[in-house]
Amino acid sequence: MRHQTPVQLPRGRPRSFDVEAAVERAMGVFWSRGYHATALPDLLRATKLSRGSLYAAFGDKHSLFLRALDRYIADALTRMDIELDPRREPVDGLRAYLAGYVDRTSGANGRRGCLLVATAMELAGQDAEAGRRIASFFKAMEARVTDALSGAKAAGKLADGVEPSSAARILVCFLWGLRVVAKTAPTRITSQATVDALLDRFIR
Amino acid sequence: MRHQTPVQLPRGRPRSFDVEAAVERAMGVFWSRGYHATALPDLLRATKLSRGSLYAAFGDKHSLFLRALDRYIADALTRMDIELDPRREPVDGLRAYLAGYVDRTSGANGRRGCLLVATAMELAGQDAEAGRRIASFFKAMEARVTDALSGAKAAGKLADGVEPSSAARILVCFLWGLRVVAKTAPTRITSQATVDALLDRFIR
DNA sequence: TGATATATAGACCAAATGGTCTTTAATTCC
DNA sequence: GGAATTAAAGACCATTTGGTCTATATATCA
Repeated sequence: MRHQTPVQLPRGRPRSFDVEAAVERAMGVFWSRGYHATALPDLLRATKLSRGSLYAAFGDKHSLFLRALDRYIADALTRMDIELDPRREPVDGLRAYLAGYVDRTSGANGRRGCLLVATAMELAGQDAEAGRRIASFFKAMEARVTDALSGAKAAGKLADGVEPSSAARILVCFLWGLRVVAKTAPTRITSQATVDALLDRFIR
Repeated sequence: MRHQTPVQLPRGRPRSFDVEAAVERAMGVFWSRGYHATALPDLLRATKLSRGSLYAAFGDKHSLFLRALDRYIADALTRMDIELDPRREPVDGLRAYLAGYVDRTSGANGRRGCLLVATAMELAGQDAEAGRRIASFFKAMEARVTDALSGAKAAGKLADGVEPSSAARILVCFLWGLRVVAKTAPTRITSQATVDALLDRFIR
């Protein structure tokens, strides 16, 4: 039984902007331009906040970036959890998951890139906080794909000799590479064909 | 028969530093830090040039960057041409080529990253000159891998149903993804195992 | 020797950087 | 109404940015 610390209602004018919406808008800017190329005025324009409000709410540019990155990661994990839901046919789940990648890696979507891959390349080496997040997301992604492949194996859907954990590692590398290649804006046809050809090697 | 335009020897003090060596040193900095995070003093320190000399020789930061990128690309293509030499056993060539990637994507080497992948993510969207170079390198890399796989197919070394051009596209994506994952500094064992597992799916 | 050309060091510059602070207006609770 | 809290606008700040320019020394050729 815990003492109920009296929840002190703030007395003055309440916060009038949506913090999460601001994070999301900031995320959009970092996503399109990268960390270093994003200047403060870009963030102010996107969030429609004043300098004062932004610094009061987030501390500094770097902290805001980390929050945006966390948001991006949370979105990605949520999507994976839906698409790779273990109650689903595992192969269907994998196909749905990969279909999302085809979408995100062709044409203009592809050009926009991926905040995680961009951050991995731009900051993971120098910025420990960012590096930790990249590594942990990578592990989480790999684990989910491994689970999905294990499910497929149990259902007898994997090709002979395919081992879920190493296949998952391959798939994850491949998908991150797709994000890089996507910067050259390949057609949807091409992306789709590449993904299909890979899956053909692993799925029976 | 051409008129021999009289090669006008420069009259004054000759250039006393090695331009290509300077490009190489600059390349190292861009490689480790990325374009935006590299400040002019970093480049002066690395090249041991004065501001004046650097601007006289290269114009501006962006031009120097493009020269460094071109150098990186030339090095990469040279390496590929050696490792994937068509006079070699095609599968041996592929294995040698992939062995190089294992080396460059584990431990500290991996952490350092890849100037091409970093540039793709940081600049390809905004900087047309850089974007062109990325796209053209990507095509060149894909073409060479396709040739190697065609050779392997002719020698009956490809697994059933593997088509050289789509397999090449997969391999290229995978390798670029390895460069991203490398930022989390995986062990050599892990990188090697992943590469081997992928190759097992394509090589008979 | 004199003309030519280059290198270095560093002063210098305007613009942009991330970040702080003050002022004023707004909005809530008591 | 009054205290409390927040937001917006923008002045302000030191530092850093990429880039130019000058002064001086040095090296080459004719």
